[in-house]
Amino acid sequence: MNIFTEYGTKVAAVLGSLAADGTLPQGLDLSRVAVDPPRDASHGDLSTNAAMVLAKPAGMKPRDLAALIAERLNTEDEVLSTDIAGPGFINLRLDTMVWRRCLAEILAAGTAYGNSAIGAGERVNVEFVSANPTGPMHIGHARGAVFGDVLASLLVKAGYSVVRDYYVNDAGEQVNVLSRSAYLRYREALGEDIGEIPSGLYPGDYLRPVGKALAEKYGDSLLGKPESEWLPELRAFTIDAMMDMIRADLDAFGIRHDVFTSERALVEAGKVDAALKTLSDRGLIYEGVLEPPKGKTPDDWEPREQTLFRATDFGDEVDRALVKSDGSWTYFASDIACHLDKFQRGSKTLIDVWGADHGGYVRRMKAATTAISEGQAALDVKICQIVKLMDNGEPIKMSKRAGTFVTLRDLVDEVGPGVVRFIMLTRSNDAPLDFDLTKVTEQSRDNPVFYVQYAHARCHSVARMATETFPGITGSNANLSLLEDEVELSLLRLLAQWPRTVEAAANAHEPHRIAYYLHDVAAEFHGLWTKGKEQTDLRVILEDNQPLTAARLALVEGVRIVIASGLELMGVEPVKELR
RNA sequence: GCGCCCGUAGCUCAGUCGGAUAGAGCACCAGAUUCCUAAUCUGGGGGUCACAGGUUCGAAUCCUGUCGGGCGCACCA
Repeated sequence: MNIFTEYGTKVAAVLGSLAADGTLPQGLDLSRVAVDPPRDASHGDLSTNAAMVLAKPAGMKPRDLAALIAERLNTEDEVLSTDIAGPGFINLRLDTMVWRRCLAEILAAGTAYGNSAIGAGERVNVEFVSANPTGPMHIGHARGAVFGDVLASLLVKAGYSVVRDYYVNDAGEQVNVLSRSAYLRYREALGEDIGEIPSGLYPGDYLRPVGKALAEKYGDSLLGKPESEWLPELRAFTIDAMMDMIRADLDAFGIRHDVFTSERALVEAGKVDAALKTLSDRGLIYEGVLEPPKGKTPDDWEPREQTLFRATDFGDEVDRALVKSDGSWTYFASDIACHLDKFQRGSKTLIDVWGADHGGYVRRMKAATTAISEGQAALDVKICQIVKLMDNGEPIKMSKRAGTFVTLRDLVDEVGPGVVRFIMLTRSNDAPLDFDLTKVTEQSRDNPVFYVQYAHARCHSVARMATETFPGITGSNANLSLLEDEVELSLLRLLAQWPRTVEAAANAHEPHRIAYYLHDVAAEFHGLWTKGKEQTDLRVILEDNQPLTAARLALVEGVRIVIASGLELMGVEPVKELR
């Protein structure tokens, strides 16, 4: 149970009773009423803004209304006292049993603590990674991959039914280029000296094994044939090989998608035609000529009649092209079909995770999603800013040509999937991120992964040590009422915020909040620990007091569970020991 | 030129659908270790929340404008 929503319900009940009395008008909008932890712990345990939010619609002074609400909240058994502060905050001081009750819930629930039902089983589609199947993934993909995966896990924990989707862009010109590159490697595998890879083709060595596999499959039967005879077959083969490689890389990173949607399959199944016909039937598609871009006109710009979607009807700046000059669909056209497909598979909430270079694409895709679903589906696009790869404070310059290109696989092999995952969530997606290969593996306080893992390991360590003094001792069945020191209670209050943190992060689609919360928990725990160094009666293991030792082990177990719950959510394995 | 994102301590960044005295790490200064892992902790200095207006009980947060930085800008994906 989430103590904050629990008291939110109690506050709402009080407001209901005041309305029933006629003290408050009927039908007040309570959506802005919140129950929060006060910023300053000296204000009490819980705080509500109810009186300030409702004063105006109720036609009362905030503090007068606060007094009425506080009076009724005061009759709750667990409420020790209420007071009214500042412009009309109602601060509640609770019986400390409330926090011990939370600890008992944590121990009973294990890492399922923090699970929430706010999603009510609603289906949400999260599309992420969606790297083009033309080569291995690089470090830039890592951030979006972690972000999308953890956001999906977060939504699951909050009670949503989530589909992890990967949209495979296997229909454009780029996959033809890929096929030609693979064909060259095929000739190479048959013994031909192909010399330098011509510019415009993919030069990477990763296509060599594909060439070899092609040589084994086809022998020399494709040599000397015109492109039209081998391209489609070879393209399918090469894309499969690239997707196998990408899937293997993702697997090593602990990421699994539920659905891989092929752009080509959508086109071939006629879904693009169908989607655009729907829009056309609603009068949202027309043949027209766009104005040249203002300010900076491309050199080769010339007026051209195109098939356009009325994106401006849905908040975009200009109408958008759907058909290329060669007659094939634009990427945008098939993307509309893709989003319609997600909607038809049952998701009204769609989330796309994109890189910073796609920022200019957001409006048109939102416009299209609104249009194609007739306003029933909502698309949220999360843009991940760039990752700057550093080494001990110095930027690493990456270049495909110079061979200093860092792939996702290299990164994961070098520092481990857990470290990469955690570091990627130490910033909001809106902020650029420095990823320092040296610092992220340092065992020091300025490495947040280590800092949190260390707290988790300490929890294990102390439980292990305790059994040497008291064989078989655990925190389960401990008398929790022995936990009464202020530092213990303050840690309990923080642990009780875990469900609320999960819900807030899920609502905001902001998985980085989990990382920050875990850092707070670790800091609070490290602080408590060190207090025990100086003040020996605050230690966990007290040789002359087995009951209190058991109670403190319960607290430590609570910390361990919450940290483990958070790390699990982030896809990071909690460690039991640090070496 | 237009759109989106960003601008918070010397540096890198958090900041709860607007809430009380704006926080953390790094760096700097002063301390804590016979004792559960000091790989940690405690304390200190450091702020015009880019700037100017507006909205309201209340603005770092919302709105408008200005300045600065990043990304993008007909048919690529």
